[in-house]
Amino acid sequence: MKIAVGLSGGVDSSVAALLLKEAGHEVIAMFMQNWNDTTGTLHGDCAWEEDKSVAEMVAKKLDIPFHFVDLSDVYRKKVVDYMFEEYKLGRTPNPDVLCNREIKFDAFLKTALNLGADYVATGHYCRKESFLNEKGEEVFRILAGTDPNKDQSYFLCQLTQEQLSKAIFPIGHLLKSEVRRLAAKAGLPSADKKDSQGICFVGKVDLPVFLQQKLSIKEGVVVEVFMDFYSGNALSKYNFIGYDTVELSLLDEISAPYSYDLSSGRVIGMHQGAHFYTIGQRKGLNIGGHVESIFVISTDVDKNIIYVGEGQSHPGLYRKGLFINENEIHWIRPDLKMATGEIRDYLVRIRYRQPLQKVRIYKTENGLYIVFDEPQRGITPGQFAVWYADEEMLGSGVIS
RNA sequence: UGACCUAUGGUGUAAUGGUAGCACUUCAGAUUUUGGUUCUGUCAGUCCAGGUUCGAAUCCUGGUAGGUCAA
Repeated sequence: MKIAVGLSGGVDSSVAALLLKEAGHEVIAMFMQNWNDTTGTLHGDCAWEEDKSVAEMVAKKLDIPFHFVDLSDVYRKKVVDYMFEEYKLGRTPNPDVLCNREIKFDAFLKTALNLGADYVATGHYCRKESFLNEKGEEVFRILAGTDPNKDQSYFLCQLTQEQLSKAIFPIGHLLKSEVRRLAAKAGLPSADKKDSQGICFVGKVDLPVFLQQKLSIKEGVVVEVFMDFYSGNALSKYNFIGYDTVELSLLDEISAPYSYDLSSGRVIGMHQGAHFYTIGQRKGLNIGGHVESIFVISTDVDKNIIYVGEGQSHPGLYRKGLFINENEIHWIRPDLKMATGEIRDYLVRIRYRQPLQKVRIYKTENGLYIVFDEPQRGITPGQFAVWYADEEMLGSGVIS
């Protein structure tokens, strides 16, 4: 079996290659270059060149062939342009989810297959399993990584059965500490390399600066919304009921964001563009003088207004439910797809590393309503809600 | 134009005449393969000019600025 490993120069993909090699597979290393523009990036201009040389050293150490592929064009088109577009619309994208769907398990996968590989392996912390259905077809499952602290299944929430059929995750059953130890034991040059952070392949960026390449600065007002806005507000009362006591007729109301306007509060400052901010954000507002920090509770890119509230427990920060449009629902397990009218209890996370939350999901003809048992902080349009049954990731969708 | 009140880091506020402190913000680190969150650390101040006092943010005089009430 010939397996192409996406070797990034980090410790995880290095150990993935190591394990496959030790298992006796024919392994080839492939290093992707996806980004070479350092505009707006913080520290380290040409980080990828160093990563490449580490990856090359790892390949040499493991005695496997090393290939270099440049996917910058497709990355820019499928990931970076999507980012700009989403921010422009006032949503908060997740580039790394797209990077996996469009690059690692699409453009890169195809390149690998063209090089004669049967499978593609990555250093993600998640596990793949499969079983045969009654028709004798193989159905693939993604399970959370065994290391509870590193589970990266979330970033793979948009993969298809087709993509999964070609994927291998060699380190999903290991703890990070074990991966480090294996790397050290094998003498891999990446053993002590620091974990990567920030946008995958781009790195840590000063986001407002990065976005200013395409989005212009536009001064607008910051409006503080106070507690009294919520008293008597129908929405806030749902926060105190469990997910299993919701009436179907209330789903729309529960899952819709609060809507604010200038009369909802008081202008307390100015900002440089509503599209540079996201819900739940605390830093970068430049407004002091409050007893507690103020957080963004809503943005309006059309009117260019940012709404904020004081304190971690501000009601505007919490919502009981969310909605996913019919055309933005993705099932990793199409065989488990919900029919209109169906109701199921699952576990959901709305961001990477968030503990799974108890929910009840309602499928209607318009889309999917997710009602949480506990109100959730910072439900943000554009981000992905991902549903699980125990350890298995079943599907995902873009929050409206 | 008459009377009164107030003036402390970028912001909001503490300090019986005795080392100007806290919170927020900013910035920097740590955590995090998205945004964001969280944690730690840091910078920064007594409106101006005189006076009283061993010693003034504090008391006195004048100035400046803002506010309130009278008109």
